[in-house]
Amino acid sequence: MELHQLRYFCAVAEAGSFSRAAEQSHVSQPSLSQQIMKLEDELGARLFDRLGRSVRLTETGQTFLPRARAVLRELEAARGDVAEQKDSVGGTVTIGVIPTVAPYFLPERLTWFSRRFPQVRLTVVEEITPVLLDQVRASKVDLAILALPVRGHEFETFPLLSERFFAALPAGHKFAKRRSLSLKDLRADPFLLLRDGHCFRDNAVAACDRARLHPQIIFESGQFSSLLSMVGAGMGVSIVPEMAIEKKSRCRFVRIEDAAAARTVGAVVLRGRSLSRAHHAFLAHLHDSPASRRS
Amino acid sequence: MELHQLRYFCAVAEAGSFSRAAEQSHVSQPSLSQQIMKLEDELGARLFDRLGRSVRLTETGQTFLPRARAVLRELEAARGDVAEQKDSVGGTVTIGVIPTVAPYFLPERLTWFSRRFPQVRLTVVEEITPVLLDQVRASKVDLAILALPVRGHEFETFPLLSERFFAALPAGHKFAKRRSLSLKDLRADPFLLLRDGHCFRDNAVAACDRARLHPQIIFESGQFSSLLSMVGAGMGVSIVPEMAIEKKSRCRFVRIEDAAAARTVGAVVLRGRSLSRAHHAFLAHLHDSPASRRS
DNA sequence: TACGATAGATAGGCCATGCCTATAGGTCGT
DNA sequence: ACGACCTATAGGCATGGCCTATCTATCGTA
Repeated sequence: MELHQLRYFCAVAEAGSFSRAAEQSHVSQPSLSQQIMKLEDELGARLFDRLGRSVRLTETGQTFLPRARAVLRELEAARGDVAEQKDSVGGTVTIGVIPTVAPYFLPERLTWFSRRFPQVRLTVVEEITPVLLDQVRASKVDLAILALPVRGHEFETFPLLSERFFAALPAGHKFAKRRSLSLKDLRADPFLLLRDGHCFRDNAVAACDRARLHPQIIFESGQFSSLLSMVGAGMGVSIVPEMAIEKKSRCRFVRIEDAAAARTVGAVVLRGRSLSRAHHAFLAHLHDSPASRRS
Repeated sequence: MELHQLRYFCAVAEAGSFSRAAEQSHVSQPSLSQQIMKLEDELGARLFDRLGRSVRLTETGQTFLPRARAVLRELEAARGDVAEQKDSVGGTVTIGVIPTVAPYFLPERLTWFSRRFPQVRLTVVEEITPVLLDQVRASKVDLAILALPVRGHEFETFPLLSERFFAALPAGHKFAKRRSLSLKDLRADPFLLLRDGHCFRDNAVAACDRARLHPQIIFESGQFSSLLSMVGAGMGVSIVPEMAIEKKSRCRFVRIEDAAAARTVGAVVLRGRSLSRAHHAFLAHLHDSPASRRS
């Protein structure tokens, strides 16, 4: 049973004649007759009564007609669905983001994007890098925002912004008024750092390693705001990325000169995945959105 | 877009692999790949993400999958419908019957058939012969029961029974006790006959013509029972077919010897029409039903 | 890092089958 | 009885689906 057979069948049923149906279907009458006969053979039942002058549906044909139409209708619905989806920016975009980026980078971009494309449903998950990468691999998240670089050439990356690290110092710290400092300068200070697992902790530790600094870590937390309030209370110093600077906190922020004291935040997608228009739009907006001009 | 493409698409979606889908679909992997690609081309959208190890539906593919399945499901439903109808005696049979046969011949046969095939819905229309033949031509009635022969070789006829005509005489008529008579014997009697249009009137008049009898018609009616009660009242004589004899009436019925005083009742269908099993069953039962043994 | 294994894409040839034209057979109307 | 119309049949052509062989890329393993 083939689709063109169903189309021919419906055409004959509507036209009441093989010849006219053939004409309307843009095939020759014999071709159409053949296909109808083939269909009848396969079904094991006649669909039309060929009465000299006119052609009429048999009882079987009458029950078959609505079903054949249903098949063709479903087919058009399928085609239409795809076509519609193709030129509309809609659907769902699931974004993964690491905790050290999420609260600073995303909110304004999300609202900006949502205002621009209200038909797109946004979902955000906040996880540490290895979890996010697994979810990208499994297509559970479409796009992850995290610190570059990432290992594995199954990923495609798009750098979004680079930022330097800043030392967070208590107000009375001796370097609190400096415009910048070197990590070595903090050799004597106790450190407050993010908990293990956060990539920014690794970034910070790596930068210290480069500076031959082996900080004494007296406090670990999962979020910068905890660290900063402890620093503000004078417990020690910390390192934060530029986007995590809280002007209103009791800390002073001084730029760290070391070359390694910087990170690049970027988007990661699974290489080879086809991205919907919504995905592309979101990626583009990560660059374009007015919020990004702030950095 | 072709059905096998949809089948392949669903197979890949289920198997999660082109190779396995090809195996399950009993085609080679390149053939299947080709068809999927062709489908994607036609839709203008990728349906699968080919990621080295595995194959996953794109967003478009995900919306297309249920629609493709719906098409195939509808197709199976269509096929099943026809198959089911093929080996079941069901549906509707519409019977046409002339008034001079309807009340005598049909009732017992209808109930007998309905008891035997309760799934078949019977519809009966009572009309005079030319109307019935038109309706057979238009397939408004599937089968007509009327007096043979009929003109037109677009019809196929099945004789059911032959019956002789009887004279209906008042109880005191001089031939009332005879076993039989000739139409000529009624030369002096006033006649009561069916109204024009009824084929039995034509039968009766034709028989009279043959007998060189030109009866004086003093009453016409659309039904035998009216004629018979008038005859019973002594108004004149009438002619009725055997099946219309009412034993309980005040008339006497005497067989008419004339060769032309007989009719054949039969079934008529449109030549070339395919008859359902229900049609065939009904036709067969017109011969077989116990009621027919009465004649 | 290199290798074999696995999976999908590509190339090229074969053959089924759908389409065509021409024509036959049958019915209808004149 | 003839011409007009409609469907079925016959025979040839070509599109296109399927095949095998091969290529390429990725993955797991040595």
